[in-house]
Parts: sequence; structure tokens; C-alpha cells
Amino acid sequence: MRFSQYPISTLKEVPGDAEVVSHQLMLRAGLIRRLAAGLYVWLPMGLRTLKKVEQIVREEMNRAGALELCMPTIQPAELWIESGRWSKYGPELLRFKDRHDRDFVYGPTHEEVITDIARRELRSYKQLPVNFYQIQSKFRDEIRPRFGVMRAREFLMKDAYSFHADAASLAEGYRLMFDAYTRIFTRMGLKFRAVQADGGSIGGDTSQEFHVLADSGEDAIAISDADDYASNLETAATAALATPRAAPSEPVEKVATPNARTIAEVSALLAVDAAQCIKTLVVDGSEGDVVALVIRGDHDLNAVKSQKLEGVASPLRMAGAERIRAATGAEAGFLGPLGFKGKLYVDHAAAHLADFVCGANEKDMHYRGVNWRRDLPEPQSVDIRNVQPGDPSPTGRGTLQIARGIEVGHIFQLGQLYSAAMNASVLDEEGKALTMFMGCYGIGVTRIVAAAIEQNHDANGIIWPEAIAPFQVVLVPINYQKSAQVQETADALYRDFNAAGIDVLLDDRDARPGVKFADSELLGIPHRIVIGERSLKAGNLEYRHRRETESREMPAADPVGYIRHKLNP
RNA sequence: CGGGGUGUAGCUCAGCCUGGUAGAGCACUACGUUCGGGACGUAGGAGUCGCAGGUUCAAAUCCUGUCACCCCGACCA
Repeated sequence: MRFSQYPISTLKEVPGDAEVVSHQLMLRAGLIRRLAAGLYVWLPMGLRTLKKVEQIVREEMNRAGALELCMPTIQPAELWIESGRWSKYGPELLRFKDRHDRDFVYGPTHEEVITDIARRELRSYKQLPVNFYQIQSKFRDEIRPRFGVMRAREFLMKDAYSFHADAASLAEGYRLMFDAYTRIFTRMGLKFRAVQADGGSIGGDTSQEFHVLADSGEDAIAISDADDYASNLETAATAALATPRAAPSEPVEKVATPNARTIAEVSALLAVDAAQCIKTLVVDGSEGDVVALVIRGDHDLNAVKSQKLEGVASPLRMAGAERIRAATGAEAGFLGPLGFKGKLYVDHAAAHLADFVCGANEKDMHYRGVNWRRDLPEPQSVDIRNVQPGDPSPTGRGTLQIARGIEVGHIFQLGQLYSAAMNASVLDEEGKALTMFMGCYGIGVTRIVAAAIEQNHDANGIIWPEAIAPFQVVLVPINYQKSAQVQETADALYRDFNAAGIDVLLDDRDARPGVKFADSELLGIPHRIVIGERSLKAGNLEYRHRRETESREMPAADPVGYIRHKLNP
């Protein structure tokens, strides 16, 4: 492409609504423009990268034996009613009626449609296993879309669905997808990690997320420093402590703690460590009652784990002040397990404490020197807290560190969740109906573009990984309009690169060199060749990789060969 | 949905408190000078001041309503 024919200009200033660096750079470089909250136009420069990402995904899915198809973005409500998700899926599901007053949804995912196709087209176990995928727009009416295309409402997703005759085949299909995903993100040049995950609203048992590692990531990931254990913080398990609990050494004592409500205030007032205090969180129960969740003062409650507990409302909700008062007679800040009448869950670490401090269920009062078994029934402890850096790995090897990541892929073994609900079966060897096993596998194609920028940028702009750069090479002629020699050389190079099948951008604009340099860096094109009379006189061109800070001379003899060698070292 | 904030030129923002001819920088157009790291000068085009109502002789400015957007939280792949 000739830059002079590309009408979209770059921005020096950062648009005010862009918070994260990928969003800022995508706007400044002219990759995207916002149409409405969570809705983005992909401009030609951005679309080039998006298409490259899409193509890598497509190639690796095909290599893994998956079959591409295309389903409508609009889906009839009947399928969602049949699967049960019409009522389960919240307002995130965009619903609307057509002119005949029939209900439809804009698909946030396609399990229902693909299951419908599968039950109609697949009749025999001999047709299994099979994996269908598509790369297509999804719509999820996010409460708060943000960070540009990172969390948009309409976005491009690769979604694949596999069908199997048994659980073993599903596990094998899942493994194939795991390998394909690993190849996809490796080819894209991204630093990533596969982590254990929660099934969320899609459901299913076994599930892993692929995260691009970036400090700005929305998700926290617990990673073991000794083996390959990695998990989303939502599901990262804490190990029960092996050492025996210390014996009680203090008597229970009720102490006045006026206005000390937080752990920080209480521990400061009583001069005890936060880790020696207990935090009692009262949440809504599933029966209209309340449940107390007890964790150590220096720990954080994990909502995903907690809401799976028997008797706890899901999604997790903190109980209101009135219900707390009705259940405990006190207010938040002074709650404790001692004297609490309702259902009680105690985290492993809290259950391991001796002589601890807790609220007295009475305003401005706490207990100290409290001990399980002696003052309270021995609790059956559960895992309801977030992992913290330094915690032992649940595998028993190494300790956990917390990293941040951007979720770009998620694979699930669904089992028979949808196929049973929608009666998707084939005939087995004995001619009996066999409910198929399903897996589903998603990749956020648009999100990958933003994630790649989050991970690869500097003060001057984007630094595209080779495989997904909009152009591989940018030619920057100095005085293109004035110097015949420069123009001839640049035009010849442009022809040669195009003929060689290398994506090349010729910056033939009548602009000052500084403008062209700045734009080439903002756009993040990996390889830059500067053509100027100064070095041409010596028979040279100038080469600089986007990651380098200094240019170097390159011989003018075979520039295509020179670059090709860099592309495929 | 709770809390906070912002809507003035394509972009970034000033002006609002204290009502009286709508501004700057960037971008854009023309001409000239410049030309290896986001040039300079001169001239110019571009805004129903988010929208509606009210107060007033007079509203970007004060009041009411409304819409949109952003941030934090909860929620979510």
C-alpha cells in the first residue's frame, strides 16, 4: 500500500475516553474508531491485523481437523428456551422481537444452534468425533464495556464445538484443541499461559483459559514457581495446612473496640497481627436466610468458590444491614462466629488459628483469645479464600505467585449438558440412542489484537509481533518528491517486496522525515527501511527493527533477501 | 444498579464561579520559506456550546428535566 493513498491520519493526542494503552494506541494509530459504547469500527489498518489473527486461528483449527461453518448471528428464542438458558442468561443476552412478534436473540455464543445442527445432521456414532467452528461476530450486552475492543459488546470470536461418542473421545478432542491453541498463540508471538478456570455461564466440568500475560490484565492468575500449575485466581485452590493447630494458651476475653470495624482498625487497636484476627462475612443464603463465611483477617473472600457452597446464594451477595442485624443482633464490623446461630463456613486458614480475635456480635465489642473446639464447635473447614503470593501450591510443589493476564481463549469439556437438554443423540453400535458428549472452545479474536498491544508497545507506539503486523516492512524514502534517485529506488523496492509476497507499506507522502519516522513507530511495523540520498551515495540503505534503537546500514544490493532472512531466520 | 465525573470545531481542552460579539493548540485548505526525528510564517474554512424547557432585555454561563459518554464498584468470556 502507498501511504499517500491512505486517508486516515494518526493522532498526536490521546482521545479522552481511552484508559488503557492498547485502546489509546489503537485510536492514535487509526486502527479503530468508536461507534457507540462497546461498538467499534475496524479501519483498514486495524483490519489488516485482525485478518492476520483470524487467518492464523483458521489455519490451526483446520490443521487440527476442525471444520469451518457459519451460523447466523440472530438466533430464535425457542432454542434458548429448550436449553434452559432463556431464563438463566441475564440481561447480557440481547433479546428482541421481529415484525411477527417472535422472540430472537443476538447470539452471545452458539451452543444451542450448533447442537440443533448436530442433532439433525449427525445420526451415527460413525460420524463422530467432529468439530465445527466459525469466526464471527458475537454480541454480549456487557454492564460496562471498557478498554476499547478489549471488552466490547460486539466482538469477533472463533467458537468451536466438538461432538463425541464418549468421554474419552471428548478428552482427546479437548487435548487437540489445547494443542491447537498453544500453536496459535505461539505463532502470534505472544507470551501466554494456559490456566485452570471456572466454567461460568457456559457450564461444564473441565475448563482452561488461555491468558496473554500483561500487567494491565483484568484477571489475576496464580502460577506455581515449581511446576506447571497455573489457575485463574477465581479457582486457584488453597492447600489445607498440614501442621497441627497450636493449643489454646489464652482465656477468652471480651474487649471494647469502639468504632473499630475493619480488620486494620481492630488489629491496630488490640496490637495483634491481622493474620491473628478472623473476618466474618455474612452473605445471603439460598433459602432466604443468611450464611456466615469466616476467613482470616489478612485474606480475601473468593466469590466463585463461596457461591458453590451448599446453602449460599449464587451469585454471591453480601447480606443487607437488616438481615445481618436480625441474624446476629449486631452490625457489620463486629460480627463473629462465637454465638452465631446460622450456618457457618470456615476457611482452612481460619480454622487453623488458635487464640484468635473476632467480633462479639455486639456493637463496639470483640473477643480475643478465642479457640475452636474449646469455645466453639470444631469447624469443618472449606476453601473460600483467594490465593495469596507465597501460598504453597496445591500440587504440593513450590509456592504460588500472582500474575495478571488477559483472557484470550477458553476451552471447556461440556459433557452432555446441552446435548441432554436438547436431545442430541446418535445411534451407537447396538442401534441404541447415545447422547453425544460436547466440548466448546472459544478465542476472542478482536481481544487478541488489544492484548498483543498491551504486551508489545513502548513510548513511541505499537511493536507488532511479526505474524500479526498490518505490514511487515515499511519503506521510508527521504525527499521522495524531490530526489529522482530516492523515488526510483523506493518505487523499485516497493515493486520487489510486493512481487516477493511481503506486505509492504511505502510512505510516499510529501511529509518531513520526522513525521514518517514517528508514524512508522506508532503503527508498529516491525521492519523499516529508510531510503535517503545520503546513504544511497555509499550504495546503502538503512535498516532498523522496531525493537531496536539504532539504525544500521544494509547493502542496497538485495533488500528483499535481507528482509526475507529476518522474517524466516 | 450504586457512587463520582464530563458533554464547547475532526481531536485535546480553556471560557461557566461573577450572564453581554464563542476561544487556544493539534488536524485541515492556500501561498511562501523549510526539508534525516512529529517545522515556521501569513491567510483561511470549520462550532444550532449534547438536547428540551424555564428565568432574563440578554444564557455556553443561572435553574429544571432529559440523553449520551467516561471512571470506580458490583456483575461477566
